Amino acid sequence: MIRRITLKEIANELNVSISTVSKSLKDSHEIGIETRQKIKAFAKAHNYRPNNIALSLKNRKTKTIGVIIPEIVHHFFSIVINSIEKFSTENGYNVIIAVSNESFEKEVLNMETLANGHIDGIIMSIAKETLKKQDFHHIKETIDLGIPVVLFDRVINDVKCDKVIVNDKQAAKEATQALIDDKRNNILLITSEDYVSVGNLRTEGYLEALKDNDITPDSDLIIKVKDKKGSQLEMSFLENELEKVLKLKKVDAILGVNEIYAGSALKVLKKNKIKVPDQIAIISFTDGVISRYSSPSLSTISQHGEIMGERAAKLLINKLTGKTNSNEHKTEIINCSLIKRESS
Amino acid sequence: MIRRITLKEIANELNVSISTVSKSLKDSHEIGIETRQKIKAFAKAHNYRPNNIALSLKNRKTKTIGVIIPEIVHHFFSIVINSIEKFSTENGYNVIIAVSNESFEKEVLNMETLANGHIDGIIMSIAKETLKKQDFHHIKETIDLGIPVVLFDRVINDVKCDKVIVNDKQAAKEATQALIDDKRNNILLITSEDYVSVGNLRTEGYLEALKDNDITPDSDLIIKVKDKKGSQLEMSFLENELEKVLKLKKVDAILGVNEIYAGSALKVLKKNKIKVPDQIAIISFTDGVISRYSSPSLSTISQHGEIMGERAAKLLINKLTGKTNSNEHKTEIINCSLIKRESS
DNA sequence: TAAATCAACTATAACGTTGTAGCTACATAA
DNA sequence: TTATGTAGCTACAACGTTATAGTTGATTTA
Repeated sequence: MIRRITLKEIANELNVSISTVSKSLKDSHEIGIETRQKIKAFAKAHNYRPNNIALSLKNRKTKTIGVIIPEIVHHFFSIVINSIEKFSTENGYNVIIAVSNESFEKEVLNMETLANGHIDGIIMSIAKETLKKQDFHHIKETIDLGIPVVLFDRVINDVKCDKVIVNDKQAAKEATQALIDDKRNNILLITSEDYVSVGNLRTEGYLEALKDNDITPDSDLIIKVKDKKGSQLEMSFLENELEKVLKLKKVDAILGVNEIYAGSALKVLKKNKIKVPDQIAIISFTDGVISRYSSPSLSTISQHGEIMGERAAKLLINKLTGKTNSNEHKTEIINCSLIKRESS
Repeated sequence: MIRRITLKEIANELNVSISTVSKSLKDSHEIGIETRQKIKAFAKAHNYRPNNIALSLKNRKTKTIGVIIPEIVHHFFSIVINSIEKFSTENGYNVIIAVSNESFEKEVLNMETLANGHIDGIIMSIAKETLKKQDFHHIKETIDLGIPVVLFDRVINDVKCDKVIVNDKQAAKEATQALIDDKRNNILLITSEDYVSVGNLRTEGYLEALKDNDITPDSDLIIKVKDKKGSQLEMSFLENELEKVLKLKKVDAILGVNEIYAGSALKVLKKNKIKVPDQIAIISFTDGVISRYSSPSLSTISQHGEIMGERAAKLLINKLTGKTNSNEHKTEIINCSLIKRESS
């Protein structure tokens, strides 16, 4: 085991001062060219690397970004992380990941750990439980400490920071309209519980499209999937509800606010020998792997996770490097796009 | 913006020395109980938090683990990360993520950044390109610096460190045997190129099962999917090859070394109106979301990513905390299990 | 020839901690 | 009375770095 050499050790070896070594390695003209070269050669030979922790302490900068997400085994979030990681690395930043698991408590804990630790700023998407509780003190406190925060996808209004969101409402409206244009007026919506901001917005878009076309919304045609920790329960709830509705009501289209819901719905339809898209068309949010590999493949609304991640990282890094003023806050809106596949 | 208070500031405010503050907050009996309480109260009121970077510098420990993976938008790897993150957090460690994108160069770069930076140890799965090149100097150098490394899934022999692998060969053999037991003797294998260790082992298992049952392997029945950066090309290659084989040869079962291959194969079979599993059965590796939501759902061999992640993290943390000797290296083998679904 | 200039370096403080050693005033023991 | 002990504190060094402010000794300038 070879411990990393330090400036001090180089200084001792070459009988110069630490300052001389530091300056030589920075190619300072204060130091004579011969000494400089000797020191640089020695440092190279001994594979000198500056100690980043010491630098962090001195500069009060860690060059690291913390990311807090509700889940990691999730197509959309993993795309966003990937994109954050890519953009950050390109700009000399590392990425620390923390997962809240949709839990308020864990989110607060994560936030505190990150805020006391090795990060310069935070990118996050808020946990469902936090949205339900409406308690955002941890986010505000972090911002008060001068740590910039960027929220993405699941955001809230009453926090002063940069945000990246998707035009959820509009996208849901357009998808619903596309179904209506296809002469489908009995559109079932599968959505999440009300406190989830994005689910809510998508529901609004759906309702607005119905209204525009003078279709009276039928509350039986809106399934709000109850959150259960442990997705098995959640899914069997959805499947039961869906089967119930299919027996009671005429349904000729389904809009799912995510691909898990849509994928599960597809399974139920198949089990009941209902033809997709002939009898029932499906459009879902989240352009993930389920949509692509199911059959028929699902038409989806892509939230462009890559763009979201990149924008979020860019907003944060601009704050960190002082390119943007720390009191001005932007909200970037990314346009979803409908990807037509076999299910509609 | 309220900057975090430091020991020095507390000391100045209360007219005591920094040492007194430090000791009081650690409840040292060297300091009188009154002073101690006064200081603790003050610190609490001002929400004092020790500066972790200063501590890292002093203790030469960052309490952070670096993870280098080939991809993050990938069911198996995201499960493993999730599990690493969970176990690490529970044990007081943060997790930094770096993605190699299957590239040797990026892997080396990631490794260097991590090794110079804010981490105590590394957990990694090796990039395909690195496996192809057989150049592992970066891993060895990191270990030489005294930074413990744990390899998982894609590992190599000639590096002295802890490893966590899956009994790939045995699992492939058993899956093949299951297909043979189901009276299917014309089993098509879809695998990756030879240098990918796990693909190789799975191919070996397949061949061994054939041999055990006196079936002569047919090289036409082995498709080696060429790696192309950008998976579209990769998939259309696979689809073309598969259609070719289906025309030429009798095939009554398919074994895929991952669920993307199997999922793509399923699509081709459907397109050609071949019934699964009646005409062709499918078993795949990677128990991901594709397998569950495709129809018919795919029988898969689960690699138990959760267990892998946890084991890897445990091995690393044991090294970091000195619970295990730094010169002794374990290789843990996790047993895969075959999950039967509709495709076989 | 004394003062100013300059090249080439060194010393010091600081970032925020902690552990060890040291100091002071007072109480106790011999 | 003098040594010993001890409670309660402080000083200092160190972790590895860098920026600022010195310190030399030699050379140039008036």
